[in-house]
Amino acid sequence: MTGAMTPARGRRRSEQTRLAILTAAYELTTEVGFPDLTIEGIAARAGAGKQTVYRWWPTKADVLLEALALKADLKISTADQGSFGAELEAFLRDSAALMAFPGVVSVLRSLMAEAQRDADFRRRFQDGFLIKRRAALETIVERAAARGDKPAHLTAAFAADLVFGLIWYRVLATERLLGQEDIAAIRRLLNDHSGEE
Amino acid sequence: MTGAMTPARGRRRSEQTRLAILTAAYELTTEVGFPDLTIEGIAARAGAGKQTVYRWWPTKADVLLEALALKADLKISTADQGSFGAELEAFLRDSAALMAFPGVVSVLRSLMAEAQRDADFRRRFQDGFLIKRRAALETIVERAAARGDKPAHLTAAFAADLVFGLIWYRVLATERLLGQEDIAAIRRLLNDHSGEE
DNA sequence: TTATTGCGAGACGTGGCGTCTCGAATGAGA
DNA sequence: TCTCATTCGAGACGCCACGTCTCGCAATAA
Repeated sequence: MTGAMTPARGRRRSEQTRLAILTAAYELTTEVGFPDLTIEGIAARAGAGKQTVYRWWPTKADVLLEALALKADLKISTADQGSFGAELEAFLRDSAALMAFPGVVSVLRSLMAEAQRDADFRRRFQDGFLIKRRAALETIVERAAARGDKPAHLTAAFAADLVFGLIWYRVLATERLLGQEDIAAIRRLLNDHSGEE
Repeated sequence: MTGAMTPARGRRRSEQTRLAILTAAYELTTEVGFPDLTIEGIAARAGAGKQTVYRWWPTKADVLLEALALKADLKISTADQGSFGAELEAFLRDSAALMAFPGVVSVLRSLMAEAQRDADFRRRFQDGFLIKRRAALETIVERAAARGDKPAHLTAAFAADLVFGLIWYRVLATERLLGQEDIAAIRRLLNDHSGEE
C-alpha cells in the first residue's frame, strides 16, 4: 500500500535538519521537561522553522518517539542463549541498561503520559514502540516453548504483561529502577518452578 | 499536626459546592477527556466561580484525585479470608470491579499521566492513592507470612510491584482489562509453588 | 528554464491560563 | 445586635503557546 506516491519533484527533505530536530527535542526534554517542551523551542534550538517541524510530525510527542527510536532501536537482545532463564536475564539486563541511559526514563514517562491524553498518539506509540518490545520478549518465550524449556501455565502474552508491567510500574509510579535483585526475582518467579503439577 | 489553625471566623466552606465541583470534574473527564477538561469548565458545570476552585485545589488533577477517592475509597477488601490465595483473589476481584465502574479507568489514566508531567502532583498522587493501594496488598502478604502461608522468596514489596504493575500496564498500555483468567494466573504464579526448593 | 517542493523566519488570531476585583452571603465573637 | 473576617458567584484582565499562514530563497527533477 501507498506504493510510491512519486515524490520526485522539488527540493528533498533535509536529513541534517531532521537529525537536528530530533536531537534538540531529546535534549530539551531532559532539560526543561516535557510540559515545557514546545514546538517553537525545538525549532529554535535546531535552527529550523516551526513549519518544518509541523510538516513532518503531528505532535511534539511524535518527535520524541522518533528521537527515542534513534537511541534505543537495536539495544535489546533476543539472541538464543541456550535456556529460557538465560535469555530472560539478558533481556532484562539490556532493558535496565537502556533505561540507565541519560534522559531515556524521562522520555519514556513523557511518551506514556502523552499516550493517555491523545488517542491518536496512543496508537502510534503502541505500534511504534510498545508492541515491538512485546514482540521481542514473546520471541524468547516462544523459543523456550519450542525448546521444551517453558514453565507450565506460562503464556507469552501473560509473561509480557508481567515483565513490562513491572518495568513500567517502577518507572511511572515509583522512583526505584530495575536492579540486579529484581532481575533475579523475575527469573526465579517465571522460570524456576516448572516442575510443579 | 496542624493542630487547629482556628479558622473560626467568617463564612464556612460550602460542602454542597465542594461536591458539585467534584462531581462536575468527574463527569466532564469522562465526557470530554482530561486534556479538554478546564477549571473554567468545571466551575461552570458546578455553578461555581473559578476562584472557588482555585482556592481549594492547586490543579484540575487534584480535583479529580479527590473525586476518585469519593468513589473508590472503601471498595477494596483486605479482610482475613483464611488463606493467602483467597485474599489475593478477593483483592484482585475488588480491583477489577472498581475499574469496571464507568469513568474510573479514564480517571486513573489521566491521573497517572499527570503525575508524569507535574512533579508536585506526582507526590500527592503517590501519597493520596498509590501507597494506600500498596499498603492494602502488602497487608495481605504480611498476614500470609505471619500465618506461615507465604510462598518462599516472595517479599511484600515485590508482590505489590508485580500485581500493580500488571494492573497499571493493562490500563495504560493496552486495551485489555483484568479478567477472571488473569486473576487465576496471578494467583497460581504467586501462590501455588511454595513447595519448591 | 521552469515548475514544484522544502527551507528559515516570523506575523497572526485564538483560547485557556491564573490573578484580581467586585458586591452579596454567611457566621463567630464583641 | 453589630462587626468584621471569610467564602461565595461572576467576570474582567494580561499573558503566552498554540497551530496556521505567508514570505522569499534554495534545491531538484522534468
